[in-house]
Formats: sequence, structure tokens, C-alpha cells
Amino acid sequence: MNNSFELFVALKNQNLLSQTEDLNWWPNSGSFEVIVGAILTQQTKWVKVEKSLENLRVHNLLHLEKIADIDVKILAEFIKPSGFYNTKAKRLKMLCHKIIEVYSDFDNFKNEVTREWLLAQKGIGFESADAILCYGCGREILVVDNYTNKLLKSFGYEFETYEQMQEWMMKGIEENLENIYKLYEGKINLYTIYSRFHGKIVELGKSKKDIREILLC
DNA sequence: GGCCAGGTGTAAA
DNA sequence: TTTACACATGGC
Repeated sequence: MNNSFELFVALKNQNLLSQTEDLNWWPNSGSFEVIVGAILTQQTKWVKVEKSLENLRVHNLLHLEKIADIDVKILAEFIKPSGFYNTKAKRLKMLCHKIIEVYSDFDNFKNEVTREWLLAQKGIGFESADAILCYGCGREILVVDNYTNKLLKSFGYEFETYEQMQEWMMKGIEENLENIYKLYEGKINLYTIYSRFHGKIVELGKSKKDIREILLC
């Protein structure tokens, strides 16, 4: 493997996801729920996040204003299945509060928020910020993570920082955009490419498949 | 029973 | 500026 484009193409044909999941890997992309999920999923399996989200949903709390106002103790109770519930509750509530303060509502936030602003919030690191930007706001940005790191390392690529790894991954895609558009007969855009790429990498990581097999094509 | 998950912040060295 | 540790649940 010489660049991330080759990795993307190899993963494209892996059928790691069902068609539906594949199209929109992060559940309810583009909604406020992504912000909640991004925090809850930190160092936690997604099935646990689903439990927490369900707890919030049945109490009609999956709204920016509701979480900004809720008592942290109660919020912590609802998100308990996702672990680190005290810190996550505190940070999630604070984030929602700040979003309302600065952007008024989620739609404004979606259009106007910057990566820098997100990174300045407690509880939002590189990965959560990028997940919110991509899956929550529909921005053209690729999330990288531990799975990406492991995967690249197995092919001999090592990076000093998150952002160096991300830059290498995004560069390989952007330099081969025309080829990807051809592969999909023009029925794809950069957002969707990044969205799926990260999803595929995560699913591959979870599947514990032999990483080497994927490039035998 | 240890290990790990769709990480992040902080304190010590 | 690195490294170590806390945060915590639950499935395998």
C-alpha cells in the first residue's frame, strides 16, 4: 500500500457493512444526536452508547436545550451504560450549554462551528471534534482513530500526531478524487467518501479480520 | 478474571 | 514535552 487511496479502494469491496449502514455509517447523521454520541462513545463500545441514547430518547431528552438544562446527576444516571458517566455528563451538559450560548441552536452550530471552537471545549479532543464536524455537521473531514493508527502501522506507516496521520489519509484521497468519482460513476461526494472511509476502518478493526487479507486484490 | 471499547484531561517527571 | 493515570461500565 502506497497511499490512503489504495486502502480506500481495498476497503470499498469488503462488504463489512450492510448497504444501509454503509451509506450513513453514523446513526442519525446530521442531527444533534451525533454530538451526544461523539462524547458517549469515547473509550466505549457503541452498543453501550445505544443504551444510553435510548434512555435519553424515551425521556424525550435528546435535544440540545433539554441536555443543557438537565441536572447532571440525572444525566449521569441515564448515560451510565457508556461508562465514565460522571465526567461525560458534566462535559456534555457544559458543551450543550455553550452551544446555545454561542450559536443559539443546532442548525446555526452546524453551519458556523469551527474545529478550533470544538477543540477548545472540555471533553472534545481531535477525534470527537472531527466526528462532530463530519457526521454531525456534514463537513468534508476524515476522522482518524486508534483503528486507523493500528491499520496504518501494520503497513509500516507511523505518525507522530493525530493530525499528521489525518493529513496523510486525507491527502491520499484528495489527490485521487477523480479516480474515486469514476469508481462510483459520479454518484458520491467528498463528504460521503470520508464518512464511509472512517466507518469501514472502524468496522474492519472491530471485525478482527486479518488486516493483510484486505490488500490481496 | 483480565482485557478492551467508535478518548480526553491533568498531574507529575 | 512526554508519560502515567483517572475516569467506569459490561461483554467476552
